[in-house]
Amino acid sequence: MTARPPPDTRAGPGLGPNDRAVLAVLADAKGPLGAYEVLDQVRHHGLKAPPQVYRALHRLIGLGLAHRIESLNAFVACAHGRHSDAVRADRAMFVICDRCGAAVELDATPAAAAAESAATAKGFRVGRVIVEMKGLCAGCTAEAPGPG
Amino acid sequence: MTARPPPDTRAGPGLGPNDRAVLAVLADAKGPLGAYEVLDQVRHHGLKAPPQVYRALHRLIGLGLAHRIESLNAFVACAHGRHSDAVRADRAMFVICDRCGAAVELDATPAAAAAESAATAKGFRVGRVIVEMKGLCAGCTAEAPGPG
DNA sequence: GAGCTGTCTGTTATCTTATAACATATCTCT
DNA sequence: AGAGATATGTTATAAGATAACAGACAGCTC
Repeated sequence: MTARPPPDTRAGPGLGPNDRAVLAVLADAKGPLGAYEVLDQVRHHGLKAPPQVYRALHRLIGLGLAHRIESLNAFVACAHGRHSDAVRADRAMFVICDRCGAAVELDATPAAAAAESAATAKGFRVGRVIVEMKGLCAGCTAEAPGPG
Repeated sequence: MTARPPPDTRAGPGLGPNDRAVLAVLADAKGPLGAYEVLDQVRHHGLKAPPQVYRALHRLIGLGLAHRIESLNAFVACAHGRHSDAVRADRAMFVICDRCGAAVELDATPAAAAAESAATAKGFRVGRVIVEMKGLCAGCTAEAPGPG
């Protein structure tokens, strides 16, 4: 196995046309999209079947250009375009508004550190850390009735 | 609506036969079970269809007797039998071994506090907090090859 | 006890999410 | 051209979840 030059994992290029179409749809979306919603939006690009979308999503996630929101079985474009030193792709955290469906990406570093600390204390070696919160965003909190 | 006496939300009673069957299966399981795996295990109790299992699961989760692991689309019995003052049911955290499939429940309070702090700083009102970690458990770390 | 109401239960059908498996194309290096 | 790797297209199916309707049963009121 000769060490091939890696096919440019930088943001824009290095992606196939399917990847770019899927990423564009995610980036345009107002909130998280299910894989089949993405599929609907990329049909005019010629994509027709779920595996095409899922493959693109898996690649984008691998490159840190998109995230999967586990509690929604849905996907979003990464808010940073691409993760750099400060924020690791596997240390993103989401707050999800139950009312308007918005998902905001925040830096999970402090929360992930606390979680990881508890896990390593038990001898666990931590890979990915998933942190997701459900509740009401600022706008919906203002509009919605509620305690205090 | 007259205020009925609530049907005893304590651990044991207050549950229907289906709930108890499902809870027993989860409690016996070595790891998280998918809803259809639970269904297979409760067929000899007469349960035949997915909605029966899902209904029981939703009730158990509502009572804090079981948890849903979002990243696995699977379910576990609560490690505490039932949550008391110290550990809120919606503040449980799981570490999931990618190798042996074990899921260990830990107190998410510190991690959840850090996460919630970041969210409330953005004006978000937090309901449920989901913290899940993927990696290798102590046993599998010992056996598996790896850095370090 | 007839009738109402609410909860739990059973059952069918369907919807959503995700992947396996296989075929085809494309690119690069030699 | 031929070999190997990567990306893509396509069909079928697995896996997860719920909608919608029907029946059973308890407690209550009149």
